[in-house]
Amino acid sequence: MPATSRRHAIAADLRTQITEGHLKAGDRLPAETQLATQYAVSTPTLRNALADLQAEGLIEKIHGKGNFIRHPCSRIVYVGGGHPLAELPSPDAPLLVTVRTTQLHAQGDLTTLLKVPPGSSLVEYRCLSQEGSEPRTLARIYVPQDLAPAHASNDSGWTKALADRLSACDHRSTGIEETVTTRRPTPEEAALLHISPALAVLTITRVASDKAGRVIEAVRLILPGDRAEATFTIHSTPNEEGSEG
Amino acid sequence: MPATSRRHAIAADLRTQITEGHLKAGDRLPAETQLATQYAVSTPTLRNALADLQAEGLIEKIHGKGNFIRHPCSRIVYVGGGHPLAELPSPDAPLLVTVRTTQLHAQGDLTTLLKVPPGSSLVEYRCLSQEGSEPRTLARIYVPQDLAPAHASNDSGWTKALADRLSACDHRSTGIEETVTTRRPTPEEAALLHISPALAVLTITRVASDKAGRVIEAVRLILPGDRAEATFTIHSTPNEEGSEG
DNA sequence: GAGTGGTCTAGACCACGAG
DNA sequence: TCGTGGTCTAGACCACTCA
Repeated sequence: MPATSRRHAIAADLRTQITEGHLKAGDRLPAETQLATQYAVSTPTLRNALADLQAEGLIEKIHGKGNFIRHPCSRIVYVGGGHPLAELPSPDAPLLVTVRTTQLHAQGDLTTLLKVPPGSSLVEYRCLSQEGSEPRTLARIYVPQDLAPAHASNDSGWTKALADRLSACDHRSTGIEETVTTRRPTPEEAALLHISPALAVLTITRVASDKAGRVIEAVRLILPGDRAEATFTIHSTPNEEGSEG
Repeated sequence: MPATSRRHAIAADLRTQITEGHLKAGDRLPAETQLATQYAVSTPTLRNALADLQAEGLIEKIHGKGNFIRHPCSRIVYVGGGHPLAELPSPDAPLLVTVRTTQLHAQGDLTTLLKVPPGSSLVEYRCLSQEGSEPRTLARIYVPQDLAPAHASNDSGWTKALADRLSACDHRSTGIEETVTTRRPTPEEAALLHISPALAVLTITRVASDKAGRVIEAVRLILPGDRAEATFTIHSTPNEEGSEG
């Protein structure tokens, strides 16, 4: 019953060839017309099968060049729970982070997220981290204008500046709320993260507030759904549990 | 550039008609052949456009009947952080939960998840909760055989039994780890949750351990990605922060 | 220009649901 | 039986990449 359609059969065949190593990471698949004749199907059917693999993150389609086996996932682990910086495990290649700083005025979602009136001045840091040439994560950090450091974000000092500010926030914050959802990426996100528009992303929204309840930072993390996970660990201390019966 | 393809244009047109209320929830769309002539495209192109809407959770395709506008999402909120039972906000319709109890032996993922040797006796509770006739969440709860309550899971008493066991676990547990990922649903999950196979699900894996480090419960939650979110809130207590300089 | 993937057509045939 | 969606065909034409 599951293999009723040819597209599923073809996708399953290619999938096992990939996962079992008969097709290596980085390799190019035969041309779609060739694969179509090989599987004795028409090109649309063959392409539908490839679309499934693309949505699973197994292959990457590049217009004019071919279909390529994606490199096996080096998993991205977001560790929640209010750590000063959400740490990622040591990657195989050096991490490269490009930051784009933008000043903007609150509108739409941002007003409710940051609990500020529409039009408030904000600073957005868009951080795209790459492992070698592979994009890993996309983060948008929003900070009220008056809390943002007044530094020219040069490549060398941005990490330190961000870390300083974040640790300062952490010391002041009394509450951190993290929300995890999933959705399909916007075309821009798909392009930046180098993923298929059909591959869902994991979004993590992290809001930190200070003692007065003011939001001092909001982070929107966009992670490719095929290689990302978020973990939240708590060590319950029975003494603090004054809960209901 | 974004609206190059007809399928996107058609999908966008229908999307606005749905979100703006010109097409009401529960309504049936015109037949695909009719829509195809209406938009002056071939049936495959029209169907591709509908596939996009289906993957977004906006419409539901029912073979032999038609395409229907899905009811607007009543959001499912999973509250993490080790609460005895992850609570959901009050639904519009009464919640109906069906539980299927299965005894099985650990293998594959379950051995690493529960930290038990392969072949260990486990009890699986598959809980499908519905809001009226709409499926909401799918949970698989795994408990070591010797920790499972020896009750015949009848419909009336299951909730109490589960709650009792869970709260007991909570008092004993020293650690709860919750992991959130996203992926495409299995065909079974898509059928149970009544969602498109192309619509990603949010998966939450929750593992509770006792003081000795033994896993006393593992929960796999499957939530439809278009209407679910998981939140984790912490209130940092500065005294406990003995962190770096 | 040669080779590749991206989109689309105008049908055909099958499977499902309801009368 | 009829109308519906599900799958597939055998091409056509366009857009992109690279030499």
